[in-house]
Amino acid sequence: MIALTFPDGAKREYPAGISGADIAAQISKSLAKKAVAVTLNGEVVDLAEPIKHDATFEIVTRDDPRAITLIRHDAAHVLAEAVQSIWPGTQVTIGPVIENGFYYDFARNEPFTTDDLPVIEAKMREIIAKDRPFTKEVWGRDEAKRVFTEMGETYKVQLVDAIPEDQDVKIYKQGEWFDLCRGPHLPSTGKVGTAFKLMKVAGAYWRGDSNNPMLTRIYGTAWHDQKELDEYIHRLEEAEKRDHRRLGREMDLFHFQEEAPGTVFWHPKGWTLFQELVAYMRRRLRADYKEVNAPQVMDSVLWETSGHWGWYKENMFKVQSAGDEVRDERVFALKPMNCPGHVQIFKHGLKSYRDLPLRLAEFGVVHRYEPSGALHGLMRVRGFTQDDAHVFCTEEQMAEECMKINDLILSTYADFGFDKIIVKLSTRPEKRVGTDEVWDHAEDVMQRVLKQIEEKYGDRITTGILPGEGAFYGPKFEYTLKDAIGREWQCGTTQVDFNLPERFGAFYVDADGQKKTPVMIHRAICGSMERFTGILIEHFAGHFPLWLAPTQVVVTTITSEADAYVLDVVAKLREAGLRAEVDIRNEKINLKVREHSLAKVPVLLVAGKKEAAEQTLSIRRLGSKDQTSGALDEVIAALVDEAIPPDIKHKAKASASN
RNA sequence: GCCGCGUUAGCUCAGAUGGUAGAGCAACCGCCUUGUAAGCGGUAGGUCGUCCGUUCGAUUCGGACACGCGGCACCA
Repeated sequence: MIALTFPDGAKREYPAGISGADIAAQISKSLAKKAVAVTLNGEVVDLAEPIKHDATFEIVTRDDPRAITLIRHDAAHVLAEAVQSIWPGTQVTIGPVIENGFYYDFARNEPFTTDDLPVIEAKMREIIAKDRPFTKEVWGRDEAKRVFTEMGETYKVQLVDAIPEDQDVKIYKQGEWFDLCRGPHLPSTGKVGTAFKLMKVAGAYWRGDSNNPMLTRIYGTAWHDQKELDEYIHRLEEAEKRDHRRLGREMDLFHFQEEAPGTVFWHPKGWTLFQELVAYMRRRLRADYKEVNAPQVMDSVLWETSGHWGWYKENMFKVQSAGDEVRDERVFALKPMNCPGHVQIFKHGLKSYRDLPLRLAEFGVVHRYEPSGALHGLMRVRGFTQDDAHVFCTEEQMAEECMKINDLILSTYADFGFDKIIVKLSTRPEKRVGTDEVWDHAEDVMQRVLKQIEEKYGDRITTGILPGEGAFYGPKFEYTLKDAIGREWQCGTTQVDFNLPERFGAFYVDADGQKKTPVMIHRAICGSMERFTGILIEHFAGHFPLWLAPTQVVVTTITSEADAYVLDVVAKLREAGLRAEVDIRNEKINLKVREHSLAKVPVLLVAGKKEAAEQTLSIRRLGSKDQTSGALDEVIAALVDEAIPPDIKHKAKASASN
């Protein structure tokens, strides 16, 4: 006999080998019908699996959130069966569950096209309608390999080989069709339901390695019911509406063109936004950092010293004179990062321990030859501006500097409304420089800082460790923020570096008169200003807070009788420092409201004959259908106050409370 | 870089078994003086991504390239 503990705490005894299905049937007919799996000690297992040991036990019904993984996983199996029945000879590989859905990778000489998707989907619905049971079998390793070899499923043979010796080779059958799979599964294909959809076809490397052959991947999404599926499709559509590339065009912020792949043409409005962002960062740096600017084009010997010329060359732009005649034997390169430049500045003139920590910041424009397939709007470009800084300090100062950077990063994100941050510590990778002692020490320090961060910001952040993900020259913190619709963006980074200062022979004179190599901390907050701008566009869906909005206010007329008044209002707004535009076109107010709303102007001030006479304004906020009205001076004062950037507001508050 | 798809007016998109193209919005010009998300009329606008090939003839078919899109790999 075995004892199972139910969610309500009740403990019951059953003969060993009883299945979840049996237990559900004993409890009630309806439960037996709804049950799709059980959990044993929290782990989801097949309904038919014989239970052999004491455990906490729970029945998982199809509506259970935990069932969604099974639905998606089974949908992947059904997809694979459908594809093989339509195109025999197609090899199956893997088909895992992913966020919001599933995929399956196929090896086939002919590629799939999007036109194939409805055909496959129809076949899947047939298979699901047949409602055949999923049954598990455990095969011998050699038998499995023999069967898959005979079937021509060479990838499956490789997968069998990859299963650790101590694990069973499990086969799940759904009628005739079967697949190597670790499970668990629903009781039958019918339980997959109809709330699924094949989304797209794509290429993907076998085992995620670009040296391997490329397979064809079919992505699908699957949900408990149609309502969830519809909601998901709706969410995708909403996300598409806030795509920064689309808003960039609609709001006239920037464009790309083929002569400059991966580099941005900023239009006046986009550049205003960008500059507002830079101005904000600059203010945040004023207290602790010294801003510098290092050359864009430098001799490649510098990159040889830094090591980039060896391992990063493929990603660098070479710069030469364009004439036929070689004017200079030397090879120059566009900088792909700012660190070597900052080390040169550090090295210029003797540094004392009294100069440390020395924090050099630069809004450095870097160019990297990113693979063509990686380019993506503002998010991944070949030329971009980093809010970069390098802190030169002693080992003793390292922890405090990391914490200081952390505070700066988190408070910056908070100012943009990002309040869910993930901080991850990446530790030593396999390929690295420096002794184990140095790494031990550095990681120890970083661990302690991470603890401190947790204690200080526990409610706002989640933390984690990424083993082996550190830079080759030192461990790092990575800061990932979540935007308004839950997507994650890795932006900030703090990396300690024991390598570069030494390579360049940078040193400071310590209190004892000895030359010492400083520790260098690389750090960025936004990462790439271009990308951060893109993230903000999507985060706010173009509805920027007043301080960031490229055009903050449009003042417009109802009749031309108010023209003079409105021109005066705009002059006053500009005088007060607001980015205000005037619209005295001879158009209906309906049209003007529509146009400025579509342009996502936060505040629309409207004046007709009445307002002009009374020196008032009608105020319409973006996203609101109503208007308020106010006296001219008061309206301006309120807008001026609202347009104060958050950092300045905090400061004013702090000094007021002192 | 790899796999697949795409590129037609400023934008969104239609179109022809191969005979040099069309709509809506925007633009421009008029009329309308307007009260909070499209007033009315008219005009103009295109080397159908680039190059090469097939063809009497190519925007349409084929190829290469460029750029883009969706993934994969990459993001030091």
